[in-house]
Amino acid sequence: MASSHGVSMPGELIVGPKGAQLRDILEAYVATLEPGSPLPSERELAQRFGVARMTVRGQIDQMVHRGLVYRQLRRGTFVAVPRHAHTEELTTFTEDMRARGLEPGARRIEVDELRADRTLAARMEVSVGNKVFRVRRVRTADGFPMALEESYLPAARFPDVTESDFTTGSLYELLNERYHVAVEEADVRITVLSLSVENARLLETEAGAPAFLSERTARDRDGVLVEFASLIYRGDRYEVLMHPRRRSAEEAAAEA
Amino acid sequence: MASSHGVSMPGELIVGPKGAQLRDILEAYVATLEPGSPLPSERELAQRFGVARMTVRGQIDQMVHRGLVYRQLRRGTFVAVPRHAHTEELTTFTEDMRARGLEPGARRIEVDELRADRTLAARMEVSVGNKVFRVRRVRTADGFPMALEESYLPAARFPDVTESDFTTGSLYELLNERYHVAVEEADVRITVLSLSVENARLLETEAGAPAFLSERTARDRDGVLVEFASLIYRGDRYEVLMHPRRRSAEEAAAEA
DNA sequence: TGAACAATCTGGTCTAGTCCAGGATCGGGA
DNA sequence: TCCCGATCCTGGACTAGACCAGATTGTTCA
Repeated sequence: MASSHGVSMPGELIVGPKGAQLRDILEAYVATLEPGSPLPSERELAQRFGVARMTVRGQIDQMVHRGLVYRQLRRGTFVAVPRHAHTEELTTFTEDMRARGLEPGARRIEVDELRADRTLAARMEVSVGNKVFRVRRVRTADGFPMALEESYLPAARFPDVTESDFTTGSLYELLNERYHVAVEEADVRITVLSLSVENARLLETEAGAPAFLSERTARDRDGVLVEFASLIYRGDRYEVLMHPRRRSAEEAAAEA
Repeated sequence: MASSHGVSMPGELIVGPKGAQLRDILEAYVATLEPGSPLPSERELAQRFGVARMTVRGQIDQMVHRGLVYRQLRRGTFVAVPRHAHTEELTTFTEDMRARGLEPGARRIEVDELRADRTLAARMEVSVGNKVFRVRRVRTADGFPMALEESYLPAARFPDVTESDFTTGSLYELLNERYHVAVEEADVRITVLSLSVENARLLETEAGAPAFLSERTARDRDGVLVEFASLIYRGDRYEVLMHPRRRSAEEAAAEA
């Protein structure tokens, strides 16, 4: 990496491919710059780091794909406004918070067992009268309330789940480890609402503040319902990210 | 390749760089294959189409990024299962409303031209001082206000777009028909807010009512920014639907 | 002072190779 | 028949150049 005259530093850390090293350097550098700032030209980077220009380009290509920088033809390469990673991916609250560098947690409000009435039975896709567990929690990040969660689980599938702690880890992790049930996909419906006095108190914010209401139906890979959950997120601490794509002509035709 | 003298006959087959031609060929070919089918090796494609292997690689890189194919180290390149078949599809307001059986419309509030300051330039991925068009509209369904839209377009790419009507059709349809620019993907960030007095008036509802704020950065298939838009949706008339899926172990491994 | 021009610089595209290490395959030999 | 090793093949990484056309910039001249 050092130069073509081979002044390699003995005792240095184990290093990977040149490109990967360069990428690490560039990403660290870009992180220190304001959006819109120019990067050094490809030729200059190539010379400075003793690699071919194509190697530099390859790494910048990746950074462009990942939305860190953008190019302007014949002008240069510039730092982009941070774009959020893609999101059609099903993540749990626990994962979300960890990804943000926050420590996820939960306060247990109530755990009980219901008999499904017509409405609940339909929603849970079980028979009327079947047992359903309900877990109500306040989800926290670094101890601060982020969301109010009401989770319903079909009791037949998760015997004795009410004995669990519910204050530490992810519910999905629990279901996976203890019952070997993995959530594979979900349908989510998100609306907005103004917080009631009671919910505002639990979320430690003001009544009337705008919030997200997210209703989620989670299924395993056989399409069997695993959970129905209703979550109220503090509007000032949450956002929804999507990365929709245009359906191609072929896909549209295939569906028709 | 293209004639070195600029005049191209109308109706004549327009050919671009070798890579782009190759990509079109490969995409058409991939569309005929079942998921999991192998592509010819990079070396074979290079030879067959008379280009360097690096040229082939560059195009396959793009297809990998767009999720059409995936690579397996030392095994080959394979057709991917269509990724977005069951996830979010990028639809326009116009399409959304028509799908609900409502007649979409728009009321023009303001159309003007700005010079990009640092913030706007970075967000629009243009140079400071470049012209940016701003279109502000109230989007309606069957004549009732649904959303407040503020759309920014890079002026260089859409000359004289301000002369358009903006009260009837979809903005994307306009861009497509008049400038042959097609939006392929977008990053969307959705938050909640309480309507200001002014915005409530425009949306014909009450100040303080909860609403969605959706910020969208739309790009064409080359990843070049086409539009930045900020939309405020009436919370009582809108909802967001998602169908997230768990990322499979293979996908996670492929990314690493 | 200001406009015109030329030199320089930039990203975009492409070439024709090289070396690497592990997957796939096929022919022998036990 | 079955295992093993040699050989071929694949994608991954990289090189050291090339040419293009437009953006930028510095200089010159009116």
